[in-house]
Amino acid sequence: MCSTETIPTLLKKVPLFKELTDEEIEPIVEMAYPRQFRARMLIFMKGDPLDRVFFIHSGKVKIYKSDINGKEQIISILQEGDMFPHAGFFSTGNYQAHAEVVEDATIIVIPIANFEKLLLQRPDLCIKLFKMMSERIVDLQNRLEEQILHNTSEQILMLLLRLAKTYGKNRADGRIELNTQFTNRELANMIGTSRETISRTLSQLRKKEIVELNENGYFIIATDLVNEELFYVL
Amino acid sequence: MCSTETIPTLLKKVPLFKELTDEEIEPIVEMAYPRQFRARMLIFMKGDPLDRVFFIHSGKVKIYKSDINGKEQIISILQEGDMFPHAGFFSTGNYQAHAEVVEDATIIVIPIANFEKLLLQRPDLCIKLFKMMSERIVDLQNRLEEQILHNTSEQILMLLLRLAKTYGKNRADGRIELNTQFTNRELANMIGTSRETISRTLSQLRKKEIVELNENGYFIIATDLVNEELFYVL
DNA sequence: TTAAGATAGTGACAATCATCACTTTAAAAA
DNA sequence: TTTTTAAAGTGATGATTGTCACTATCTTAA
Repeated sequence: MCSTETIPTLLKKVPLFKELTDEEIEPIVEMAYPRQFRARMLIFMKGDPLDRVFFIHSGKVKIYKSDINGKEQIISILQEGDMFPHAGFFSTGNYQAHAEVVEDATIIVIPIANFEKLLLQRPDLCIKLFKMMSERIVDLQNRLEEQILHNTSEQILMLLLRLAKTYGKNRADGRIELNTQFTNRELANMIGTSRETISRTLSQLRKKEIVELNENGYFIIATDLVNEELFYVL
Repeated sequence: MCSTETIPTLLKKVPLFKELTDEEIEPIVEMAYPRQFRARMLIFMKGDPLDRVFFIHSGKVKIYKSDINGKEQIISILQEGDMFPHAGFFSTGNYQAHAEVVEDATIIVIPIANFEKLLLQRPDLCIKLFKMMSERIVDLQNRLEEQILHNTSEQILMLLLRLAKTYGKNRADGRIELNTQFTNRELANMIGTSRETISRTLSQLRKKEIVELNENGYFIIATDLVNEELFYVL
């Protein structure tokens, strides 16, 4: 377990609190406590009362829903610096999905009542939170658009591009390297298709040299071949 | 055109400002101006700089995206009291979709810079806006789940249930009356299916007596037959 | 190093749903 | 009213993609 002294350091990794001075961060430290989670642990389940806000200091967390048949929808894979949930402040409610640790994690926890009080005193944090929530809304709307206006192979390519924004890095040759490995099953569960379709589509994309697999198994995406509007490559 | 005197009255129809006193609403009146729109007019297009926030006093507005082939995704149909957009505050950006008037509308416009200034001075409005954005996030996540975990006929039933929350009214017999007419094409464009499939599925639902059409063409949904988790009726 | 378990690739087949074509019905305009 | 236009219903067909079955490959633990 981390000692209380390290909390300011932990908090400063989180974008929401990053630019704060030691003085400003002090009241937040008061209300925050760190927790260690091992892989496969559940942080909360869908339907649990929404009483705490979490900030990931290290490790990875999967936010997902599942239906009665065990079919799974991965909403997001969160990592260092990410906050969750993104909704539910100032109204008693419940978590809307399950949160499961996928890689051992150190997570800073703040009771939501304290977090709300803090927000009321700090317009700067409100602004940041508004921005974060806006980004989330825009992201969700884009994902919905992908689901509704595009066919499966387009969805897969758009998923890779979207993941690349978070987990990828731009290379000197203009292509993007997606350096976090997801299994085909995970990719499938993000867009509601089957692992077989992911497998087949990815090998098509490789034949067309839009996607490459490097020696470490990372995706290399030739973004220059991908026109976001037209997808003339498909 | 409305005269300036009526703006407070107009503003009080909007949930965000509903509970304000005359005194509190005064500075908002200063920065707001009403505009009349006729059906089929575009309020803004996707990509336009996001510089104003709109509040619907009367009429209906369709928020939608479309792809190069003309295929349309209806994001929402907004009505009296609704605000749009729901995202993009405190960051220069663009509108993410088109906004088109579908029924002649009176809309109150506030320049976003003024709106942001107002928020900074009014924690009560911040709280309300946080709640509204949270609701939007939860709604979008649910719609994404519908798209990913459910088949088309389930999606259609869930769409009707979702629309019923906004446009429907509960009847004495426990069923829900959906009293805003959408065409099959519009319903199809909300979930990314074809009008033919909507037509066929609705008649199946009618055969199973889950959905009824009353004399005015409104849907009557037998919600007691619909278990949200199981959909054993399908 | 071997064995066990997970992940990936791929063919065959079936189910679902979009599309096309056409009819019917309803609504709006002349 | 009649005419015109839009919306809805429905069968036939084909494309897409999910599912099943099996093999191959890779990973991890014994």
